[in-house]
Amino acid sequence: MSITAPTDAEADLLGRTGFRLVELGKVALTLADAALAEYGLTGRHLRVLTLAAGGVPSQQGMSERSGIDRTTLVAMLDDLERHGYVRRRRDPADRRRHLVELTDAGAAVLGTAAEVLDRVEDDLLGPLPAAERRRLGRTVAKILDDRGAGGELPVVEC
Amino acid sequence: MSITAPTDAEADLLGRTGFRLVELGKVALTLADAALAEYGLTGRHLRVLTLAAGGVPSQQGMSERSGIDRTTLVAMLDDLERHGYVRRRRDPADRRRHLVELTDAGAAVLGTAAEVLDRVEDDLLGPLPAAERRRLGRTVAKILDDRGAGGELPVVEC
DNA sequence: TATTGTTATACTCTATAACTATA
DNA sequence: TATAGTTATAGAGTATAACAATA
Repeated sequence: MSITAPTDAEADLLGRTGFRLVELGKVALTLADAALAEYGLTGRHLRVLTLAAGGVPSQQGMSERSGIDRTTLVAMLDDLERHGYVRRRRDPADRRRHLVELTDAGAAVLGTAAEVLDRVEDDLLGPLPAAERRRLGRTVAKILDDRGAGGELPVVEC
Repeated sequence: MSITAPTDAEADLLGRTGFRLVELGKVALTLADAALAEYGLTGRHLRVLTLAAGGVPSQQGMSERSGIDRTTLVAMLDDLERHGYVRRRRDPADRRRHLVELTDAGAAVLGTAAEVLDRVEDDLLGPLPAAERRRLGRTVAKILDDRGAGGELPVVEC
């Protein structure tokens, strides 16, 4: 038994590395979403935007690669298109498909978002000594790589 | 500018420590929820259960301490009560209030849950060298403590 | 017949407002 | 009048099923 008495149950839970990792993930996402909001983006939108930039053309392909449901993608691409970040065109070679193309504004906002995320990460991890911060990055990458098939795609979703 | 070309945007995002921390948090929660499911619990239920065990008696108090909305708490306590883990009693001193008491079954499941979470954490972090695993725990705790007011309560919610 | 994108629908989670009973 | 718990309702976010166009 890992806890000594019921009254210590709260401290036991809150003190767990696993619990703290969940907390930290939420904080990281909350900070990122808040910082990206002024550009009409969330972390999830940004993920989709990088897919459009990375040369995954069809919506089906983007869905398979990211794990985001293809019906969910429709609304997200609507958002991105409304902000002028992407453009949908019928694929002349297969008129069922949409080619999702990054606009100039989309490319620009990707650069901006990278800077925004740099600042968010500095805010979150800046207080750490540089060596500890690098070590954290390596450790976290290692844990995820151990689990993921190829380590390239997200383990859960998005 | 942090990215060299639009086509590298995906690798840039996925390779960020911030992004990986979000991923890792999701993985940790997914594993915990899956392992706890057989006891009718989620991580969030477990958080509420530890509050009942920790001597926070009224639902209002539990809400304030955990950041979980008091209306959300109602349904969660219904779940816990249905599983026989807690019992609600009118406070004789203030008949508006409910005293939320841990049952024997609730105390038992808390012990079991602690073991379950130990296993989940071993599954997730076991592949790391012991020293690196300890260091990760300390680093993550430090980051959260730097942000939280007292460091005792969750920074975001639950 | 299968695939792509879309829409309609439903389900989960959470939050807001309103209600009751007590103080 | 204020507070504790509850219920009703609505809003995100996401998933499932059905549909139209195309292969």
